[in-house]
Amino acid sequence: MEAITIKDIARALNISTSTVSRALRNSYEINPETKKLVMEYAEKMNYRPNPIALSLKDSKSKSIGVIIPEIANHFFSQLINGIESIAYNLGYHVVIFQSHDSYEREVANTNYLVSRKVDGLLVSLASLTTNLFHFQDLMERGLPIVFLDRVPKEIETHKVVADNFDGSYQATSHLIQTGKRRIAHLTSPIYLSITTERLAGYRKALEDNGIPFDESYVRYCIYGGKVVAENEEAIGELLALPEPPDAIFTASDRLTTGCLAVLQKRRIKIPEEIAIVGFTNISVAELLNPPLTAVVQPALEMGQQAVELLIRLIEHPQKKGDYEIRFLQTSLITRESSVGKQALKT
Amino acid sequence: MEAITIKDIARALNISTSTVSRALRNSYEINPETKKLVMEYAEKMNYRPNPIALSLKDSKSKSIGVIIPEIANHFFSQLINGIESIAYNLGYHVVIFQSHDSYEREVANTNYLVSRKVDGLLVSLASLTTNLFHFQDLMERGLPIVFLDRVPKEIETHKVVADNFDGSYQATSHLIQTGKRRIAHLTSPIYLSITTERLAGYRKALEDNGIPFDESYVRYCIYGGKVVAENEEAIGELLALPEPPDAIFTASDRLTTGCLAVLQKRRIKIPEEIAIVGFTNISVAELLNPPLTAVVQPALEMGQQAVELLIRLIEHPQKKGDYEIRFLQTSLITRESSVGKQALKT
DNA sequence: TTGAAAGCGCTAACAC
DNA sequence: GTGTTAGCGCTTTCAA
Repeated sequence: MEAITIKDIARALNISTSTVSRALRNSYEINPETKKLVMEYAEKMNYRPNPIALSLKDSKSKSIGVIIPEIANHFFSQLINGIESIAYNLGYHVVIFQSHDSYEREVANTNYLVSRKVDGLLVSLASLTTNLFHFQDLMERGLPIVFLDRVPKEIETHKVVADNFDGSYQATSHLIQTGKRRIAHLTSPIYLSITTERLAGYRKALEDNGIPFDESYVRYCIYGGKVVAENEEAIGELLALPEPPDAIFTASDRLTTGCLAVLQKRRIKIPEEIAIVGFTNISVAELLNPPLTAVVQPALEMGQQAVELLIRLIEHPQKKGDYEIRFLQTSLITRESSVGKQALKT
Repeated sequence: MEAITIKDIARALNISTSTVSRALRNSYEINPETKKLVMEYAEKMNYRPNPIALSLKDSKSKSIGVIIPEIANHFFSQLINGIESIAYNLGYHVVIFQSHDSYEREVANTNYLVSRKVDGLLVSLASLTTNLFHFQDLMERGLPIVFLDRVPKEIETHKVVADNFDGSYQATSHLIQTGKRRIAHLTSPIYLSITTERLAGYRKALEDNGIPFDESYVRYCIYGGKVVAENEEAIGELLALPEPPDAIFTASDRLTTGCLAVLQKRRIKIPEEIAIVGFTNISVAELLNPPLTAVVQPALEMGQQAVELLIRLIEHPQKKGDYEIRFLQTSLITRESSVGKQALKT
């Protein structure tokens, strides 16, 4: 009842295993008759090569590892869908691991995937990762890695990111155009690429519109809003400012929903008292109360392009230094949380 | 720069590979000195055994395969978190695959995982799966499988499910208590266990309250609401009934959000004209417009219990027929979509 | 055109 | 206590 092997076929047909192997992999020098015989028998017995043996043999596995902060987040699960769809078509399997934003788990996952002989790695950095040696080391040893979304400045390889600067710039400009002036920014830890890029876009939009950048309107949430208290505290501080904000631009899913929850609890009217724009791919933005204005990333495409780059790297190793960074456009979807029902109708 | 092997250690220390192996795996008969030597050198060289070789050797991989319909769904991603947390602690790795509710992909994923020598399988059935041979076959060959959430009647093994009947019963009773009488049920394909269980609870609640069950109030969505048109059509049909429903009980995330979107589009007042209760773990139920009354499943615990059962099965193969089915309680969280703001305040 | 043999990394039965 | 050897499934020289 065990899986059939090349050996079984050889024995049954009274030929050698190497002949069977050649027949199966369509080698050039082989008697068509023998080949036919083998193929038919293999088909009949439903033979499947053992991928473990193959991996052991040549350290290739036709699989790629994905390391992301978490799955329970629409942006990342869309990313995965994009990754899977392409990988599947190109004959690669995808193995997913979550770092839960922990540096240790990111390292552990990386090691495991490497020992499992994945052919390449797709990574979105954990928010607590500052040391990149585990990736640098692998790259030097020749393992293809492509980063996406949360990418390291220090490592040279293909990268796929949303145009975070522009997305932020648009969101902030939009708030300014609707008459807001004291725009706060609730964001993730500062050492993430997405944080600095989004912050820069926010800042530039303010300055382009003659509003001075004020650091006290910016709050960094080290847990990215995953800890409720953190959200409450940050927003509490903002509201306690001498001139509390009249708008909040939130930088992630969790920060956005957390912010909405806190404002709702405090019975603050959105957008009249405080307008909200979120940098988020949350699926039900339309159904929220109020419907949420959002900067949406093309997560699916990001995933697709990243695997394509990775697989290209795997199959055609290229000279160093010839890497590309792809910026994908975000889109601002305007809803009531920033402009109100009345304004939206006109 | 390649990974160091047992052979390298043997050569360096001028001993045999088997001695190294013994030292490393703490075998009984070995000279403490030799052992120390080996251990230190291995440590120094950062030796890591090659799991591929181990798998090839004894067809064990210390990893378990998970096959679920999709990741981009809060219920399933919470399930995965539960699974991962426990598996990680017990030294197992988790490999996740999505069936996208397709029978073919479920079979393909299963085959792949098996060929990769996972030690066991955790499965939530695709909605389009009716033939279970791929699982039955594996079980007969001795592969441990535990089903969760969407489970097959025909296969005897451990199963972990929410108490779907009771959850539905509660939801429906709740709607009846708030004065609704024409309660529709929007649900998934009929051959899923969750569908029949939830339908039964709904039906029983109606009958216990003297309301006759009316098949025309039940709509089965073959794509589970993933296709927007399907939702719209189903709800359109319900609204076109001579006596349109005054409440809708929706059986899944997608069906719930889809239903809300359609009602909102048609400017139907919730809950005054139609009340909504969803069987859903959606994370932002509180923030929806209106806040959503939901039957919530203990997804995390379900995942945890399922892996525990699976790993127990892997490590202590047991006699057939001694399987358990665990029912975990759901909780009904009442919000405005079923009772309205006024009623909720009192 | 085919077969024999070695090797990928590791373990274990069997010698010594 | 340690070394030798075979074998997990497969590919690939090297010979014939």
